[in-house]
Amino acid sequence: MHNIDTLKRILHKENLRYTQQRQEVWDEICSTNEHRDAEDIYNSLRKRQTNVSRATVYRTIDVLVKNNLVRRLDLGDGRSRFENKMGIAHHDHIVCLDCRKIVEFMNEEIEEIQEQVAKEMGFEIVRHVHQLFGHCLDEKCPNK
Amino acid sequence: MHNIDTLKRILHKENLRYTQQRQEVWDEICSTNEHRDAEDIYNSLRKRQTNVSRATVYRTIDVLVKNNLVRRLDLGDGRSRFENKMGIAHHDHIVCLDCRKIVEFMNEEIEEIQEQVAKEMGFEIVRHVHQLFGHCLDEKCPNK
DNA sequence: AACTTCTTTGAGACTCAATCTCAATAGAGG
DNA sequence: CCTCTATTGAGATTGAGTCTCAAAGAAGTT
Repeated sequence: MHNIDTLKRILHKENLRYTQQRQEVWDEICSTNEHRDAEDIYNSLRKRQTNVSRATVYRTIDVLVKNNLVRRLDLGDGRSRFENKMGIAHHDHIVCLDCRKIVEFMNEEIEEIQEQVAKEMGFEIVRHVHQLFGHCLDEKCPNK
Repeated sequence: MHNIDTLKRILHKENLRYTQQRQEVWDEICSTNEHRDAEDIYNSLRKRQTNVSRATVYRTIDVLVKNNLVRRLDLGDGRSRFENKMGIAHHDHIVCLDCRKIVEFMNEEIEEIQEQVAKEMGFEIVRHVHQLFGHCLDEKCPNK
């Protein structure tokens, strides 16, 4: 699995040791494209008999986020969600207020204007947060 | 002060009573255009001998936010900031990662595209969060 | 393989913003 | 000014996330 090398590479770069627990957390995060919080990831690990402590889950995620393998998503509900970022193109999110579904979007034009606006206001952008909240028109969604 | 009427109106609408404490909190929020957190607002009240409990500050802010007199700003650092919204045009924020300065921006084109994008993806937008984080080019800012 | 050094781990204590509890206080209409 | 409720305040509680520290483990070194 090339994920082992990816992890080893960044741990080495950060002068951190390669451990079973860190590999488990990284594997777990790579296993889906959902947007899960730390507790979800911790529970998924336990469900498959892999005991990694909560503290280690948080600590490992921090390393992964810092090294751009994982993206932290803050939807304003008090807990961070995480998504695997390996080979994933940049995108932002639309969230359904009814069914909490999270959909990804990306618009090159917005990206450009936003860059332009920041420049005009004397800023050099490092990162941005762009989230749309509303109601999806899905039949299966409640409130329909 | 017409702010008294504004507050009375929404309290009445919500079947809540007009109280001295609620007025104090609303006055305090109206007194500046800074982006302060609940603790800042609580402390400002105490500094001018107005004792309103933390619980009441939080509870009152919730009512004000719900009724669009105040806007909640979540910059991802674990505490909400608030800004008076009375007669203030819609805008989003640029935050300097060095000096934490918060500047407002608004771009009609982005607003339109974003609406369009959501529509295409089968969503009806209710609200959005658009924040740019970067470095300002201000001389007085650290890291220059 | 055994030794050494230094990092990591896990369990639970702790933090901090925000919320909840509940007895005491106070609006507001009669 | 009385009654009926809503509100308030002090402090307890919650919950995500961080910290502590002794025990376990990685990775060189011999």
